Amino acid sequence: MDPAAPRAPSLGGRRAFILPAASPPPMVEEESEAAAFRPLAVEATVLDYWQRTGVPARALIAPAEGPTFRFTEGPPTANGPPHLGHVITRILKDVQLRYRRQRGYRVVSLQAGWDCHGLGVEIEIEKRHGLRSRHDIEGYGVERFCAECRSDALRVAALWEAMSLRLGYWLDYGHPYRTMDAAYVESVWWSLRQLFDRGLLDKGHYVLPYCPRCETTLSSHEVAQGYREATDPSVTVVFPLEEDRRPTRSLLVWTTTPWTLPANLLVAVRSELPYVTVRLADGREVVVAEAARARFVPEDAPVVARELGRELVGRAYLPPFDLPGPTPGRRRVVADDFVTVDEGTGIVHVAPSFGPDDYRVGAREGVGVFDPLDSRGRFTEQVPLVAGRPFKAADPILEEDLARRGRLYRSGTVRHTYPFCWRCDSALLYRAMDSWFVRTSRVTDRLVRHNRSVTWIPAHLRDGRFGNFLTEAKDWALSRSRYWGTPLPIWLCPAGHATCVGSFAELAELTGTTVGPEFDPHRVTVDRLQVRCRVCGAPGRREPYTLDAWYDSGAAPFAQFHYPFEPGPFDPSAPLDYIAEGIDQTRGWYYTLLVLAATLFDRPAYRTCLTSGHVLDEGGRKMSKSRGAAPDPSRFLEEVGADPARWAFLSLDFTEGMRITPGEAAKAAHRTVGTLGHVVAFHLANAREDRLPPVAERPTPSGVLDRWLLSRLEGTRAAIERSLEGFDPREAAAAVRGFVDDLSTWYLRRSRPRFWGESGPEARAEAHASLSYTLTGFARAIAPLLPFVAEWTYQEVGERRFRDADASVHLAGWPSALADRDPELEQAMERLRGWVELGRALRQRAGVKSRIPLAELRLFGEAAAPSALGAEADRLLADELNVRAIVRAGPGAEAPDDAAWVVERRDGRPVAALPRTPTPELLEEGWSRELGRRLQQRRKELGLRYNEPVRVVVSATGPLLKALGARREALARQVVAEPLELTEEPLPEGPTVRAWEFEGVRCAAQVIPRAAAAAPDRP
RNA sequence: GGGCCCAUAGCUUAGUUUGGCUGGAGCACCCGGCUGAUAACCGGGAGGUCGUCGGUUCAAAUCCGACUGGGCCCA
Repeated sequence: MDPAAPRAPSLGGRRAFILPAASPPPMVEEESEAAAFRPLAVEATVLDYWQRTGVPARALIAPAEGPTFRFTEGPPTANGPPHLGHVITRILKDVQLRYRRQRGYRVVSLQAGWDCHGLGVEIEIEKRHGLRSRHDIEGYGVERFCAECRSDALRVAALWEAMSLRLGYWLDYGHPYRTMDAAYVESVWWSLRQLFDRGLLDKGHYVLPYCPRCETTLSSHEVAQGYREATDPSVTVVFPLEEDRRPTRSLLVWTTTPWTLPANLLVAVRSELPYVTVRLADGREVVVAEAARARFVPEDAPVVARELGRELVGRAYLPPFDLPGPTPGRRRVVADDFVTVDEGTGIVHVAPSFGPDDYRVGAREGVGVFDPLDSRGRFTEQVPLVAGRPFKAADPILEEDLARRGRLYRSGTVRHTYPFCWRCDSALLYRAMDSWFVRTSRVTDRLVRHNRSVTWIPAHLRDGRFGNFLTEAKDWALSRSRYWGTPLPIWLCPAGHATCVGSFAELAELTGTTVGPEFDPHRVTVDRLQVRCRVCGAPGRREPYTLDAWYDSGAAPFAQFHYPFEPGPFDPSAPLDYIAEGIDQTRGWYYTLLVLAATLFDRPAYRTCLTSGHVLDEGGRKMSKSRGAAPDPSRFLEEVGADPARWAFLSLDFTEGMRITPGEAAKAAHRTVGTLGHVVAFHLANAREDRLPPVAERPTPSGVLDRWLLSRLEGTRAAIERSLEGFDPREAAAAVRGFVDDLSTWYLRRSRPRFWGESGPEARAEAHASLSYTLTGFARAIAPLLPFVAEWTYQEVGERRFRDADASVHLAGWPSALADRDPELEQAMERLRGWVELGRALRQRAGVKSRIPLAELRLFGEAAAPSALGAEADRLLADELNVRAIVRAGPGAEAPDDAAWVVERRDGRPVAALPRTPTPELLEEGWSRELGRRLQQRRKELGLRYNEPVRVVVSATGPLLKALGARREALARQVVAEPLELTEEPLPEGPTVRAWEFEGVRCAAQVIPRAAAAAPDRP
């Protein structure tokens, strides 16, 4: 492979897309069916189009010109399939990347990436073969084991890829970077050599978190991921003082880890703290810090002595277990400031091998360490009582032994947070171990300084959670005693000199071998090599460690390009412009990126960091595999669709914890995504019916509704642009929601007569042009957010027919101004809609349904003032409220007589007035409309096409009959009745007959579909 | 023990940066209307101690302090 050669992006091999299994066939059967919007069917059509024509690969090709936008995909750990919590960050990444691509940025890089190394992958393979220890793995064969790790990482990556594609997250999945690839490893080695040469990488012996199952140390940021509530023993033990002036006196010592007692080498007190000796009922005497007395001894037990901690120092005591350890015999009391009285007795048992403070104190006092556990955390023969038992399992046995010997003072349990292995869930222990460290504590100031220049979303993370963590940064324990990882490229010669190898060429040189293209830089291969010491020339052995996999991913921005071994777009001086991940990465990738950027390049790693909260389960708790309730995102996507899922997440405040279920997601999405889809479907039905061509040129309509729509469209486009320029899509989502609402519930509702041609062909053409232009423009502006619906709209409305890649909305670029804004017009429309609400409220108070026309709505004062909408304002208002006229009263005019009118007053002055009753003629028209509506309802129930003729018989009497007679022709036309018969005779009861009563008059009607042979078109 | 975030109607939430109209909206509920795109839509109703307490102010959901509850992180 020659990674420097230009290569076409691709979305991967086998199955680039997964088509929804149980959804309707992609293409609509006939044109009239397009009137329905079904998200899953639309997405199937769009996925098929993308796959057929290669749209995504085209969209991913970086333009030759154009500003650079730096991005790196945070590589998912390939040890398990994605869960719902991973969906949100992939949406957030995709939205921003689509936007930048549409704007013509050269995005560096759109490579997919997979974090292939590490314990997580190893554990999967161990489970598969029932391997329970490192010994088992070595028996199984390290080479075979690693080969399986490699193929499993690829298997899992494929699952992620499929989910991502279904979601519409476009990356170059065909050329991913993988942390296990030789080129990647070489870049990692290069970086380690840099750190080594700067003295930031060295070996130490420290107390570290250790997983007895994985048989390796962990880093503090790994431990941070595994704290959990747990129940542990809470025991108080007596340590008898030897040769004391009070012969029966004992020290009281409290611990939650009885298993560490065999390793006890010292006891620590605090010098300046007062201690008391009290006599118990049975005559024994115990020493305890005065401040802890109430918690440990009965209130009435008399105090027989008082002394300060320093007076106890140097006293000898009998250890809890008399073992032939490295320092048998006497133990003594020492003083140290780490002792507190917050929970214990103020007298602390010190086991130097099992605690950081213990280790420090033990080293100072020169007592060494005593670690009676093997690498799997089991007791060795050094403690015969519990030999062979896992450390925690020894607790009850040790406790029982103490009790038998009268050393147990009190026993119980305590609930507290305790660290567990974040990968395999075993209880961790702290123990003194050898490890290689990145000395991050020496560069804290750099980490803090560079972090200050990062734009965090949400902003509080900078100085809050993340900033705080940086100031406390501890040295990074980098090495793991494992198999499947980047081998630590450090060799020790017999004299103890360390040689760090920074490239394959150097490795060849120092080993005297050749490193060919087939070289696989993993344990089995590398462990065989002997490297000549750079200092003394003696052959050395490799330090048998692999790297913390978080180091691999932190190296991604440069290692993905095989920097510095190949030319590429990586610029050591340029941070990434944008990354987006979940909040858990503050201790993971965010941190390791920053550490490597600061130590290698002395700059921040990223300029903007968008962070999502956790996806929570229905109980509002963090989703986790262990709790079981982590929905499969692929199923979720099939259930609700990708765009609805995207919309559901984008509508939430994703910076906080998010509770989401498929049902709620679909509901949340329907309001906007569904409504938009139906508007498009409505438009298509009209356009096809009337054979109106799509409109791509900006129209210049005269009508206020159209001018208003275009102004709103541009406002929405600008809001999306502003929002995405600022990397935070929340404002964009709100703007889209508002626009779709206006489009559907005001523009379309008020424009319907025009679309039906009731206002003449010119008005229809104007409305069509406005809506056609608006929908295609809007499709381009929402393409980053809703790539499927945008594509479908763009194709369908623009009559592009899903034919070729050139026609894709995702190649159409970002729209510049779509129209001129007219804020005055938008405000006037806002006010007008206010008067509509007022008019409706008046109708309600008058008790006159909207169907029955009223003579006029009279407006006063401000409401009567001329509007920027001009004369059309009155028509909109009159139509919406079904009144014959809008009458604007002059200044200072009074409202008409209250008996015949309902009047809305504000501050005592009239605003609007409506007659209480219709005129007889208007009432009759209302009846006719009512009947028309009910007949239409019947037609709908019978499932008739809108133009299918029927025979209608209406039975009515008196004034109703007369009124209907006068309007018979219009009514017949309305309901496509051929003929419409009126009769005074009552109709017989039957399944085709419906009887109604409205406004005190009775009426019945029968609707009979005519033979199928009837004319297909409207007369 | 420490840090960060959150708390508004049964549920989801806008408003909090920069104090100021009667705290908006959606879902669900009740009443009514409308309906040849829509699981729609429109009007009205009911539902809020804006977590609690205190402070600042002419004025606090908004600013300050304490507390309670929840989430996440650290020890």
